[in-house]
Amino acid sequence: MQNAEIASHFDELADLLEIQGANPFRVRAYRTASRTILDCSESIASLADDIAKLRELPGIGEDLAKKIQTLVQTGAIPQLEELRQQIPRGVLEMMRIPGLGPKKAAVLFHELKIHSLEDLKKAAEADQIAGLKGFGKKTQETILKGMELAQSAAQRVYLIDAKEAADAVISDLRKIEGIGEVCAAGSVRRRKETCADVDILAVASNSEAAMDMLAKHRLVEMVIARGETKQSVRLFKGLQLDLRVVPAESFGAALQYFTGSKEHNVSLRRRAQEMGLKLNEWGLFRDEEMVAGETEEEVYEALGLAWIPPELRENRGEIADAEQGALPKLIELNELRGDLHMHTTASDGAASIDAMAEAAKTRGLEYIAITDHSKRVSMANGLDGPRLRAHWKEIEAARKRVKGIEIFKGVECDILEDATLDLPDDVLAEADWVIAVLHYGLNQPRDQIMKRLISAIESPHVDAIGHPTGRLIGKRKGADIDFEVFLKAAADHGKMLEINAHPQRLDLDDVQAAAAKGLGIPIVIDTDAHNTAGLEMMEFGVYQARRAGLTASDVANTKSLKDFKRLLNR
DNA sequence: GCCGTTTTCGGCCCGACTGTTTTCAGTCG
Repeated sequence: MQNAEIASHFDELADLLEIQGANPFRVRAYRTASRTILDCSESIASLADDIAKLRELPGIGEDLAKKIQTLVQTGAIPQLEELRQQIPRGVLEMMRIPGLGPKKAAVLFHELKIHSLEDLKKAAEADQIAGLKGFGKKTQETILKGMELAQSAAQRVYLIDAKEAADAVISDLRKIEGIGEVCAAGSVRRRKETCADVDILAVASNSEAAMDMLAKHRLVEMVIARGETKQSVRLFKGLQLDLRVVPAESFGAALQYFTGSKEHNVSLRRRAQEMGLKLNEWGLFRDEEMVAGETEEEVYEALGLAWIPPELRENRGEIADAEQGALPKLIELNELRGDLHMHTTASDGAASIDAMAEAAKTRGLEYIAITDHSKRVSMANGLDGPRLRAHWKEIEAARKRVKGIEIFKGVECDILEDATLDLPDDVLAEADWVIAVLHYGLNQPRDQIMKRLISAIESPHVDAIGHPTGRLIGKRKGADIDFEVFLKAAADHGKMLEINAHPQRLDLDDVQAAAAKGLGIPIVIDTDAHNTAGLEMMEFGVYQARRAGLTASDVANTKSLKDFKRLLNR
């Protein structure tokens, strides 16, 4: 059982307990546990035999450790099964309607015996809800309006889409008279791979003007709520955007506060409390006196901490590191000198070798690898041995035309379902760079997936494993990989692992890449570009690397051409 | 349900906004 599956059991348990009206701190304990499990780079299932090991995890005590053990061993948690019997699935779905939380959902369930969104709609239309205690006409209307949203399932959008919306609104806010600092906060600023909403912070002498601009913005479908300091609007795909106007002296505190994550902030506020201080979005206070607030740096400093890059603010140990001055110097986009995964018209790319090389050069890169598909990917016009050799001849010719950038003769070679490679050894031996990948049979059982990955890692011709899990965020689960075994094999055989920068892949993810770093495995960040514009996606791979705590020295394609060639040892 | 250099009980982060209320609970982030 994978960590995500274990975590989701505890999340559901928390939801159900909340509806039941359980002690909120108990509910929180379940959510914290879920989060810990999700963030853990080790397989929780493999620890499940050892209660003491489980209890070493933060937020996991005697009770939760036993529940994890029971879940792994039997596939179920009796307490959860019981709660599922008592509270129908539809009651949880009601909580997806904005404005309906656990308390109101519970009232609807108990008082009106509402079991599903369908029941709820009928009751609202029959005017049965407005009369309930704590409900009124407005709530009834909110429910009807929110119905569609709940049915279309609260969806997160890719970082690239959220960031684009944020950048558009920010640039329009900057045009307003009297506007000061403007900045994205929240998950967009933390560069999380998907975002549920967009947070924007602004300092403005005329907050009305800023609020008006947003209300009428071309991206805005409706205004959800509007107060003096805060406005919430809905954009495309149900994406919510919150604009907050704050005083200049509180900007840093507000930026810190609204950047999150929630878990990071809880830890930080607890730390403040222990120091006899109070931290909120208005500033850091000792009694009534404001100690810090204008900049984030001074807020962290007043708490005895170095400024923490937003990408690390997930409460995964960054606060302790900041205290000890042990934060990593995170990699930056301009430190990359190569891009080792891209396609051309030889397979399913849209641009020529020359065009890709020129575009990469324009972006300041010193070397690239052209890695078209191998023959198994027939849909993408994948290359067999003879075609690949001919393609490499083309690359050699292109080298003479495009000066000032090294072009490696590469290939993205499929690892076939039977654990063999898609191209013969004598062909692969002639490559400068081989990136091996899973494309097909991602649903094979773990044993076979591992056999495939290990055999690729053991091949002397393979340099790196590309987009290792094969996941597509929000669309396709990745292969079932035993990461401990996988990473150890990569480390033992000196193979590199990729962070694929495509906004829907970002594979390895942050937790996996951090684990790889821990074993000293060199990471390559590649765009997997299929046209020249695709090279622009590199930034998203860098964000994921930063979230993993990677520095330039952890990433092989920050090396100079000479040093990278030495690393390849070909 | 977790946790401990104020320890094994009694805490557990904080404020804005909304709607339904005459002082606050619920929801949200």
